Amino acid sequence: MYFFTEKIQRLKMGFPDYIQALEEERRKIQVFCKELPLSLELVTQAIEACKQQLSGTTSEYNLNGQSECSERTTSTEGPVLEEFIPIKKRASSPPCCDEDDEDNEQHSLKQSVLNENNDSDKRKSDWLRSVQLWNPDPPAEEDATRKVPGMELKRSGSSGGAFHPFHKEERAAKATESLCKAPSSTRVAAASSSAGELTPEKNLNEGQRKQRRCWSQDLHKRFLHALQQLGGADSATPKQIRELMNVDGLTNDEVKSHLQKYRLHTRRPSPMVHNSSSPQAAPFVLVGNIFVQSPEYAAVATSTASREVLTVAAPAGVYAPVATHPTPVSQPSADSIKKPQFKKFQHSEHSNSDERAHHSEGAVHSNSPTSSTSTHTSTSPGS
DNA sequence: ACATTAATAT
DNA sequence: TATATTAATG
Repeated sequence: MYFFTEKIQRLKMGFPDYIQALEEERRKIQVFCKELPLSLELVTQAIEACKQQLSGTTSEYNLNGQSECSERTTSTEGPVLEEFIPIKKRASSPPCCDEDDEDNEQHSLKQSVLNENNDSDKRKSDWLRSVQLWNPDPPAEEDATRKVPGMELKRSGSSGGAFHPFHKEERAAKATESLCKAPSSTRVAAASSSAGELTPEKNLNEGQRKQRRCWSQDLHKRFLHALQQLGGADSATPKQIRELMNVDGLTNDEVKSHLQKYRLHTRRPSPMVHNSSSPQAAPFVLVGNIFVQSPEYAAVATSTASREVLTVAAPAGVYAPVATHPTPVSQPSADSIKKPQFKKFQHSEHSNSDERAHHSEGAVHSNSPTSSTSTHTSTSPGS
């Protein structure tokens, strides 16, 4: 979360306040203690650490002498992962996992900081921002204006317009339906009962193009969650995702499309970076005076299966990549998910563009270690 | 039948 | 330009 703003925090608010902030953070996380056990732990420890500094010897909190920005989140090597697990992005929406939704007043602060050395981050947030575009009022607790996305934009805003949901006087018949449902409750509850209102509204007017599906934050969140459970965008299939999301109106195509976009954006946000020297890129962050695996990273890492994780060589060896296993979050039933078998990338071989640009690393593609997939042949297409 | 990619529309 | 939808292809 705000790990890398930590310094700033300390500077600007001072320990006491910082601690307070931490505590608040902890409260927020507490809700997700099941899913973010580590985070909770981290924050707690951080608090302790700070307190100690405060009370006793201000001894050494200066362990960061060397590293500055840990925001190098985007490294060439960790393509997708860090990519989407923006540890901050808070500015707009927390797409990463369903767990983070604490936003604070630090925005501006972060903003400025980020601006300094984060372009890649910008990119990330970029398209995410768009996502939130659909639903500009997500966690806003109050704000009763829970507008139904059916007709608000009518305002001829003209300006950024970017997208008009369904303006135009098309066939107004369009039942606003649940295309964009307000994220009233991020709970998965709705999902629980598949029998609930699974109304497959076969709306009439099937002549024209489908109404654009707006990917609200909630929706996207679910998307990510599902993705996570399925072990990453590369191994998840639209269908599976859809099932996991358990959103009634959602169609396969829509998920597919979204997935496409997601992959597109995650794949190569920016050709730059490089940073191979500083370990910052590593999934470990410094909290208080201990090193830990970044929660966000962990969150994804665990689910995404190791694959890319194992490549991180711990500098000191102190903290080895704990390839902790996928924390069994709450799998649907283990029935719909089928082992992610790595897909063969089928790039276009022709190309004259980048392509071999990144092989880098030498090393290892170790694909396999994880799990015991082994013989798994999935025969039985049944066809 | 399903998944991925490309094209197209908004 | 970016994102969603539709078509095409593996």
